[in-house]
Amino acid sequence: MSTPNAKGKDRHQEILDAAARVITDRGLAETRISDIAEQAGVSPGLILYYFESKDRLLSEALTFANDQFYLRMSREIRRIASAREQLRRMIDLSVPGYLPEYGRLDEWALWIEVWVRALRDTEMAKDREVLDQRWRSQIADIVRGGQASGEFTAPQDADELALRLAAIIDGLAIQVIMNDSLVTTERMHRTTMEVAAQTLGFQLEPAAG
Amino acid sequence: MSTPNAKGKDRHQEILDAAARVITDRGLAETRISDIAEQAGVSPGLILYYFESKDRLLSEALTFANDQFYLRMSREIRRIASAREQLRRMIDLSVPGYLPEYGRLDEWALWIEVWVRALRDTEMAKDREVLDQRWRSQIADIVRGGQASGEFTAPQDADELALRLAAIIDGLAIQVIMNDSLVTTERMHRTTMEVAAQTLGFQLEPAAG
DNA sequence: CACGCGTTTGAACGACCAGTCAAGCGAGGC
DNA sequence: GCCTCGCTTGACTGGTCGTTCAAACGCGTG
Repeated sequence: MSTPNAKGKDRHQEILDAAARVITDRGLAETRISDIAEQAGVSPGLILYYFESKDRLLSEALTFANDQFYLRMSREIRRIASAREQLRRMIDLSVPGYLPEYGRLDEWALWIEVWVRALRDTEMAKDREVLDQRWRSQIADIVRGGQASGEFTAPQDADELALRLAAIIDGLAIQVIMNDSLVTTERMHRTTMEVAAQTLGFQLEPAAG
Repeated sequence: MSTPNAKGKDRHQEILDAAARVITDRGLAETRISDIAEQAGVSPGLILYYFESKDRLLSEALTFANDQFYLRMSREIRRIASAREQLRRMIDLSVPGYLPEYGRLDEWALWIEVWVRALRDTEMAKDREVLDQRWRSQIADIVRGGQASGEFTAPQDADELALRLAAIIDGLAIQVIMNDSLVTTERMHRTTMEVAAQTLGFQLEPAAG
């Protein structure tokens, strides 16, 4: 709260953060500027002092939130040495509700909103592509690491394998956050691990307690 | 246009159909009652004579459209004898834009709208689960057929295998309709076929010309 | 202490749209 | 030919926001 610039930056982030929270629990369609203002503890007018329009704010908020998620995962992964353990951690973090300390809907619900929006909003479409490709590269890096260390025996191109893993995670996660009675959090985790083992070529150790 | 009942039924369907078309090309968020009326060639007032609210109409329209898609695929598949050919046909129909005679966005774009909506609308959530499970059963039936005939050698439970295939198709289809530069229609088709072959246990014949 | 300026407020405006309704229309029965 | 009744119209209403704006606020400076 010292210089105007720093203050401006704070507000900007605060608002994005508030917006992400509101979108997460009401959905894009039910998000009003006044909701965001309330969540941020400021007046509605201020929102449009920092953002040129509601539309741009919403797109930025979606990008921002997904960015946060990526960064968190990225930081965690980097601290793990074994490719197999990196992979396991990535899967743990990707399965909605698997780690109780993280929320359930949160990230994935926002992704679906991104998809819908990207169909018609060019800016959002560009951001989405960047986010998705970065996510797949991260998986590809893990795969390459495992191939180099001999932990994974699959001979195919790492980017191709990463695409397959990313796709199955997306597809299953959708069912889980939809609360499909046949696709539970636990089932998704098990299936994803098995598919990963088969796809990348490694032996699955028996599930932990 | 003879009896009132038949007329009523026609209108009902006509409106659902018009709604599905409008949603497909403008998106749920940008769909107005007047747009649907215009598309159907009737006055706005009539829409609410046949549906109790815009909300219910939209949900019904989404369900209706996805139902149509399912029925079309179901009919096609049933006429094919070999499980491998059934599978191939199912994949051809599922890859957005692969068969030029069908549209590109159409079905899948509607699915994403269903997902967003199902997160908050209980009715939609129920319909989605039915639609999704039916879709997975259809795949499971193909898998079971192939296992019985010996075309597929994978020993796992057909429902589990179907879930994996459905998930990877969903995950890839999203990227394709998002126009991701790295996930083209052709790549999705190739990848899906390869994954199917590996997952179900059959030999992939070299791609046709 | 007063001035200036970036920040913040919240009331007011105007556009948009779902849903209502009173009035017309037309086919079929009598 | 007229009456009925279900179908259809489109103007209107009420409410909901996004956005604007003039006024206030308060910090830092001179």
